[in-house]
Formats: sequence, structure tokens, C-alpha cells
Amino acid sequence: MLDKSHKASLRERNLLTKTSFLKDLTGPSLARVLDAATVFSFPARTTIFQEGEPALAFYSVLAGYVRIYRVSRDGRQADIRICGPGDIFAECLIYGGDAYRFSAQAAENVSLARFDMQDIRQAANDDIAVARSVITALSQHLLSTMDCVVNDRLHTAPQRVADYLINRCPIETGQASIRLPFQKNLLAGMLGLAPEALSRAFSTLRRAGVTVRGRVIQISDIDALRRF
Amino acid sequence: MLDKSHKASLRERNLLTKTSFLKDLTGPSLARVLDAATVFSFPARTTIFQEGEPALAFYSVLAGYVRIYRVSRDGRQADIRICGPGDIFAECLIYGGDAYRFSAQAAENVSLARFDMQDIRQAANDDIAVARSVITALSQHLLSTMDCVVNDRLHTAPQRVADYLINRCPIETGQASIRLPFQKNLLAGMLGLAPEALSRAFSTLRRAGVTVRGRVIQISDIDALRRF
DNA sequence: AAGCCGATTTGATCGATGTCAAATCGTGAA
DNA sequence: TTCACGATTTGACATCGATCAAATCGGCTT
Repeated sequence: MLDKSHKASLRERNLLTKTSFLKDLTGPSLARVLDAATVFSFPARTTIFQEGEPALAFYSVLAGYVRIYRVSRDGRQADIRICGPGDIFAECLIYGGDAYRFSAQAAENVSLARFDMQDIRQAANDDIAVARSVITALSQHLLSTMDCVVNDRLHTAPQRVADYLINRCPIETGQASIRLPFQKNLLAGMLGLAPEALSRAFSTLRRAGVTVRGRVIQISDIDALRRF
Repeated sequence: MLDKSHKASLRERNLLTKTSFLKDLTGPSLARVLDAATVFSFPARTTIFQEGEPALAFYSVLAGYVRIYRVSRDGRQADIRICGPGDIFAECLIYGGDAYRFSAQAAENVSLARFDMQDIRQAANDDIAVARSVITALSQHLLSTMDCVVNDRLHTAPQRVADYLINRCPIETGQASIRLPFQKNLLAGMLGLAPEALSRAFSTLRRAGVTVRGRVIQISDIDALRRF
């Protein structure tokens, strides 16, 4: 199931260091965490872990995208989160439980840093700076998950899409062009929509000046989109 | 805006100590956190804090229920969470940001322990046991919020209600009687439903042996409910 | 025990989104 | 450049849940 793995290279250590999880760590605290990382590559569609398996490790995404999802009794899947470069996942199980509570799958070819739960638990116990990094990561993740709940409950599909686009715009006003970092398929799951619903949402947004061609989205007026 | 406040009494300290946030703390670590608590009472419907206000404190519920929600641009409200005795809220802002990201309102007369963010941040910095308690609390909260996202996306209203009932059943099988701890109004918000939708969900569940009279719910066969 | 008022249920309707099938588009390979 | 196949869009429909209004219920006061 696993591809070849290796200790993090210098380049990979640099990537990890810039991550929001590790960016506040320095010196020996940082070194200890980096030394605990093992890097794995998975081809697209690989299952990284499944709900119910013993939760032995959590991961940080170096490259590619990972889908975190759960399967219902009748076999339908719902995405909980899409993790891209810099995101960590399953970190809520460091002190949170023995088994994974959801499944993770490579949405494309991905490269991941794997952290053994025990190692990081120990590191957090020994080193307050590591514990603080864990707290910060959990806090941010929790806040964004709460945002997700509210968004689902408060906004329609076109509004959620508009929201996503606005948040990805590098600028505040005027016109912009965005290239989606992944397939629309993934975006749909991330917004809690069927792919068809995402497509329809885009076509609803045409009247707000949104043009779609493949992965490239043109926005003629960001403020108009905001008002939608 | 504030009712009278006071340092936690012995009874209140006991309540707090049994909380999942503090249950693993002992000795001076525990004492330090308990000493930081101030107890407040708020009458029903009081706003405890609002989105955007400086996040100076987080809270632990001693008695009653608190609604955590956000208001959309057009004035609709969506609940993010309902906190009852033993729950803490806004703890994600200990290291997470300067302003509240949502509002909190007393759903009934409530009694809360208030913790100054700074105090607890300092305590977590000084004392690894406190940091670990914060990590555990954040982890559990995050896991339950992720469950909430998936539930919303995967299950219909009657399924979510059935789920709620099953989780509140003290036993595993057979028949049971449950008394809702709060108004149906709150339950609806908690499940992401309009009150009317909750009512209809209950009536759909009649065919699965669920009988409703006021706050009392009779379940004739828990397994049947589970299969729903 | 009667009465009151807010909470809940019910009815009618509408809009939003999921589902399935068919048409079309886009991108990577040859 | 062309082809082929998977990704995306579109159409037709069914369903779910929100909303508004009206009827009813239930817990509390008197």
C-alpha cells in the first residue's frame, strides 16, 4: 500500500517549516518535529487511511490534494475537508482517540509528511512550544470547520461558490482571473455540492460577471460578486 | 449587561472539575485554572458576546444552555452549536484570534464560568498539563464539529433526529423514554433545521415507533430507529 | 379549574438541490 | 493536429426542507 518513503529532505523540511502548523517553531523544537517526519508519495486515488483503522499517524500535505470524507451506510460519500499544500489532517487525534473517524484519499498524486502520533504526543509533552503549535493548528482547523457548518446552513450554492472565489482573489476590488487548483469535482465536494449543482451555481453566477472556461475563472467585478 | 459575578464557589469548582475540559487536571494545575474562573449568571435571551467583539474570554457552561450562532447579511441566524452543562465555548480563540467569530446567547437562564483568555494562555504556557487540557478540549470540539458537517451533508432531517435520539438513549436496545433537555426550538437549530422541519421529522419517525408528547419522547424500539 | 400566551404542529406552497441520462467540452497522448 | 476519454454541463425530474399563515397544544399563572 505504501510507496517508498524517506526522511524529509532539506527542501521538504523547508516546505514544512513554512506550514502554518510549524511556522512559529524554531531551534530544537522545530528540529525535533522535522526529524519525526517521514515523507510518502501516493498516486491519485490511493486510500491513505480509512475510518475505523487505528490512528497511528497524522499528515501534512507537501504537494497535491487530499480528500477527507466519510461514507454513509448506503455508500454515499461526503467530503469533510479538502487538504492542500500546508494543511495538516487527522491532527485532532493526537489526543483525540484511537481510531480514525473518517477516511482520507489522495485526490491526485500527492506527497505527504507523516508524523507518528506517539512521537508528536511525546514532543508536545516535553516541549511547550510544540504543544502551542498543536493548539494553534487545532484552533484554526476548528474555526474553519465551524465556518463550514455555518456556510452550509446559511448560504445557497451560488453564494458558497461566490464566497470561495472571493476568498481566492488576490486583490480586493475590480476584476480578477483565478485558476482553480484542482478539478471542479473536488471543489463541489468541498462546498458540499453535487458536481451538477456546482456547474449550475457557476452558470447562475454568470449574471454577476463570472465566466468559466475549464479551470480558469474570470471575474469582471469582485464587488458585484460580493453583493450576490 | 453583566449580572453579579463572583469567584467560583466550592460547589461550582466541583462542577468545573468534572468537566471534560478539566477532568484530567489535578493539584496546582487544576487550582490555577479554577482560581482564574469567574462565575456569571445571565437571564434567558441575554447576548453573551457578539461576532466581531474583542475576544477577551471563553466560557464553560455550569447550568442552562447557550446558543452559538452567526447572523447572515440578510439577518437570518444559523446555530453552530448548542452548549450545555460541561461544554466550553470560544476556547478556539485562546490562540486563535482577536475577535469573536460568532455570537453567543443564553437560550435560557444560564450560569457560566468565565475564563480570561490571557490568564489561560499564560497558564498553558507555564504548565504543560493545562496545555494538554486545552488540546484535548479543542480536539473533541473539532471532532464533533466535523461530525456535524458530515451529518448535515449525508443525512436527512428524520435521520438526524433519529441520530440525536439514539445518542441520548441511556441503553442500547429495546424501548426507551427520553426527556429533551431544552425546547424543540433549540434542538431544531442544533440539527440545522427550521422548527417546522423538526416537527415534521418527528412525525415521520412515528412510523419507526417514536411518540412525542411535549418534551417527552417515547421510543418503542431503538434498533428500528437505528435502521431508519 | 380556567385562562393565557408562547411553543409547536399542520397545511399549502415554493425554491433549492440531488439524481439519472444524454450531450458536450477539454486536455493529454499519439 | 487530431483523437479519445474522462470531466463537465445541460435537461428533466423528484425530493427535501424553508417559509408563511393558521390552528392547536402545553405549561404556568391566577
